[in-house]
Amino acid sequence: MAYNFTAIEKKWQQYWLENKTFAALDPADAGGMSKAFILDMFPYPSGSGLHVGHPEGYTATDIISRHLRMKGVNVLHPMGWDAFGLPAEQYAIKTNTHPRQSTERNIENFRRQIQMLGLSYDWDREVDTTDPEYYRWTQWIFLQLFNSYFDPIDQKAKPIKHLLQELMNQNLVVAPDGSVVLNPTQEGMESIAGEMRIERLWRELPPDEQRDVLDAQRLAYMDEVPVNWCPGLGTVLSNEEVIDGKSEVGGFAVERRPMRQWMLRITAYADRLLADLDALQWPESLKEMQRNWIGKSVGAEVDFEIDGPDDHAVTVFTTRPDTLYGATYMVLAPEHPLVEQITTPPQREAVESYRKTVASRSDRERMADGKQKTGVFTGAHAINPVNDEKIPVYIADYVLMGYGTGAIMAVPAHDERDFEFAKANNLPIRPVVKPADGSTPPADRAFVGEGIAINSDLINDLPTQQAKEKIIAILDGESAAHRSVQYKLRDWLFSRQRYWGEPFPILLDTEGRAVAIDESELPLRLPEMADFKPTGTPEPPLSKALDWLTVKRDGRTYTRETNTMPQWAGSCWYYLRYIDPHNKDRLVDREKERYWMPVDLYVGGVEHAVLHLLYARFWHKVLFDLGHVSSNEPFARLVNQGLILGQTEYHIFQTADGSPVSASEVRDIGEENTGSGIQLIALHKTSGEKLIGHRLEEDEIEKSSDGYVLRGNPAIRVDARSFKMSKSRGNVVNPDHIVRDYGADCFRLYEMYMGPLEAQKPWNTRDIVGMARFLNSVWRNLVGDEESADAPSPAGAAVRISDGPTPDALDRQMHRTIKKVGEDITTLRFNTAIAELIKLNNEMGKLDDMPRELAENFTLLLAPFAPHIAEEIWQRLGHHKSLARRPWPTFNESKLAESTLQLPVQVNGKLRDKITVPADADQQTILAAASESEKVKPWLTGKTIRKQLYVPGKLVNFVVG
RNA sequence: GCCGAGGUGGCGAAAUUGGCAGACGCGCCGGUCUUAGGAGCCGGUGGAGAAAUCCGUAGGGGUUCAAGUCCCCUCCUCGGCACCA
Repeated sequence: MAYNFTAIEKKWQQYWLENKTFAALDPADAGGMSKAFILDMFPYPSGSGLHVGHPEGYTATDIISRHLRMKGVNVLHPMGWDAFGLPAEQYAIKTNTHPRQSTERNIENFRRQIQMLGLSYDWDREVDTTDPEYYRWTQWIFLQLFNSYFDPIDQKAKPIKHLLQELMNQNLVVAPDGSVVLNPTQEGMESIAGEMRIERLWRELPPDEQRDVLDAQRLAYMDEVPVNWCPGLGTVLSNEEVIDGKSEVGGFAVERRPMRQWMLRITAYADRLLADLDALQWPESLKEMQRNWIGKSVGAEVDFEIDGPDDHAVTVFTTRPDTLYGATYMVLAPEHPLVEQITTPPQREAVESYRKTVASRSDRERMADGKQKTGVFTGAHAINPVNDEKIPVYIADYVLMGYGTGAIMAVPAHDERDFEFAKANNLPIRPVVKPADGSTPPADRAFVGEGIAINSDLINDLPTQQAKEKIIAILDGESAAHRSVQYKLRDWLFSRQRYWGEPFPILLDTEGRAVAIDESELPLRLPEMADFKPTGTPEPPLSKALDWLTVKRDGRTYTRETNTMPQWAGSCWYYLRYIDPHNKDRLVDREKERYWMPVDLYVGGVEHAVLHLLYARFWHKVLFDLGHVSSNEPFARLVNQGLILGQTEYHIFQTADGSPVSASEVRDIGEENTGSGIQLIALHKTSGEKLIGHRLEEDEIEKSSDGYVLRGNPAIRVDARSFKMSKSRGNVVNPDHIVRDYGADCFRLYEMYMGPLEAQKPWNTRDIVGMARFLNSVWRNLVGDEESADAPSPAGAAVRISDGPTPDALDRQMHRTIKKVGEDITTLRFNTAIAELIKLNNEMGKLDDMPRELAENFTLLLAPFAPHIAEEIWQRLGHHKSLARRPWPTFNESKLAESTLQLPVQVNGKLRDKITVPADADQQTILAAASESEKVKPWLTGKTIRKQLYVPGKLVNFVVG
């Protein structure tokens, strides 16, 4: 009979909650215990509830946490809700409820679902990003950003007051473009006689300009920038939230338009965000994604004079200054400000019309064109500083205003894009680098590799690296070039035109300049609004909260900032709040922060690689610079759990007239959303005809030598694959149903047994029964065959426990299992740990009565994986308290090995027999026994034994010839 | 195109430093118990072959007494980036 998991699981979940079994100790109470901060990426509580992907990571960290507690570690394992933001708000609008109501309801549901899994969270530390007591600190951190600037010399954030001081005491001055620079006269670089000082001293600036200069230096600043406006969502999005020109949430179209928005100066941290990745224990692929996103390129900026009476010059950025002699033309981004001034009258019309065309095209259209390079001649010529050659200046949309200087020198011989443009416009292609190995590069494309400089006068015969150095040095001497580093990373667009987010703690004066509200006024609460829907224009919904909007202060009138913060704000620092969730005075107590940080293990999905994880690292570094936290990086070790896919599906492809096409004749398989659902589509490999996929049942297919084929028609290969779970595909598995049918312990075991945590793997409900059988067998072996756990049996009464010794072989297996399970938990290999427990249980089932030591150790080993049944058995073994902090079993080194060895015997590397020898037999004995084996002998007779190998404990191999 | 990860039975997957390929689970086959089994228990299960034996870790080559594991080439799948100069 199956054990009653429903009753047992409810009983222990209640026990854990009531007894606060998993409360983490504050450092003052922890004594000499070591600590572990085990963190899950907290979910946003969507309306559709938990999904089987969530519990995968949660169960993994739960096993780790339970194991560590049993090892005497003080474990901080919290859970909370990332409840602001678009998904929650979209759901609220769709269901026509106030986001607060739907958020509360969704949180209730998520909490219920998470608690039904028996996860060992310290629920007294639950955080909710939409709680004013939480977001007051999100706003507080924003004020820190607003009141700080980045000091480029020390490479760190400092209070803006410090900058003001440096300006007032004239260490710093204001450059003509409004930027702040070192005072040249303070640097010992007295200005040359007769040359006018172009920088201005702070006191020379009018008050309004002083404010503008200071505001432009803040880590949180307002700027008019081209943003990703998403009409479908009624808000702007950050670069990180736009995938292939569409919004990550909802997949709506995104257009570029200039808007005045809050920006966070993450670019100042680009170098540190990049450099500090190296020391982190994160998956290499994820670090690589962050590196790519930051996109550091080292090169040079080179000035090209424009030929003509005016004094124009264009600065280009290049990573290959060694190819300067190969520059045969120049390209400016169509939006480049100099285009206007250098275009010659005859070309004006063509240039204007091209600029218009470009402006009207979306990024998506530009991308769709792929390699088709377009552009027009401006009529102007630039002078190459290395050889005074005049080269034509073009504008083309393959050069982006947002990267580098918005202008390039084009070297078609050594750059693919320049090559294509040159081909299309009949421009000269001049090779200036030859391959170092003497080979001839193909003529039909650019040679982009490094090599040896040729046709390059001053740098001829130099290898690429040296050529770069030398040419920069020469041009630097003439003030025509300097070393330069560029990043792909852009500043973080931080405004959203939505209701459900943190309000900015900012007032705007009549000129639109920002004034921070005082810390004592935090939290600035979201106004209650009946109509919180987007306005459909860039005007945020908060602009409709008229009695909230206007503030009078010191006789002046201010307007509140009506944008709200993006979803990522609350999740940038939530891990810190768990440490000290109820602190009214600080975001986190200093001593507690020092004790718990950094996070020892952080588990979550890879989808946050360049969003949450980059943003959170940035905020953490700012807080670190300003002295609010003690660690430079928040997450020491990070693991991505693999996606759980839906059950494997089989499809047959058909042409429009219904005839089947073998999957081997098909290319470009993709998905298409027809109104009625998602359909698999593909193209015919040879004809290019569009094919439609049709779902097949398992009894319609059969396995052939290579892959699945249509039953009865083996010529037709069938496509077999697993898809991401999604509502529109209808392959979502609801954890509620699995827990109802099999119990939480079984569900947890199945999720961990599917495969390695980090691998992507298909769900298969049919496989769950294996774990159910295992748990039932454990129950039978340790408790007995009674009907159920309903009747409160006296502790110990039903258990078939003996005080006799464990049989030797089983005792040894137990010690090996203790070792293996402990190691596997530490290395996150839960699947093999469970396999080991199953093996031990299978052996235990053969016993007539159960030795107590074995029973207890097994129960403790099982506990992190299946905690409810383990607690119940533990109690029935006669214990009165939870096993949550019982010592983890230890193994005895001397018990790990068997007393006899079974050794394979090979002849010329092929297995011929296995012999059994005492574990302590010496080499001579073993080789003798091996050569005596009846199965081995025939392979040796008549041959000379050239070599006898014995790998201790592993195998014997005779090499004969 | 570039970067990263991967390819092992019918399926999910195991396999320290190169050392018995396929642990463990599902499924399947046979047996047993049963009024019954979608429960339990016992046994079998990579392929071919009556057997001896041979063949097997995407494909091809190499190193080695010995290769899933190391080296070279090719193919395929998944993920990320994608005019970033």
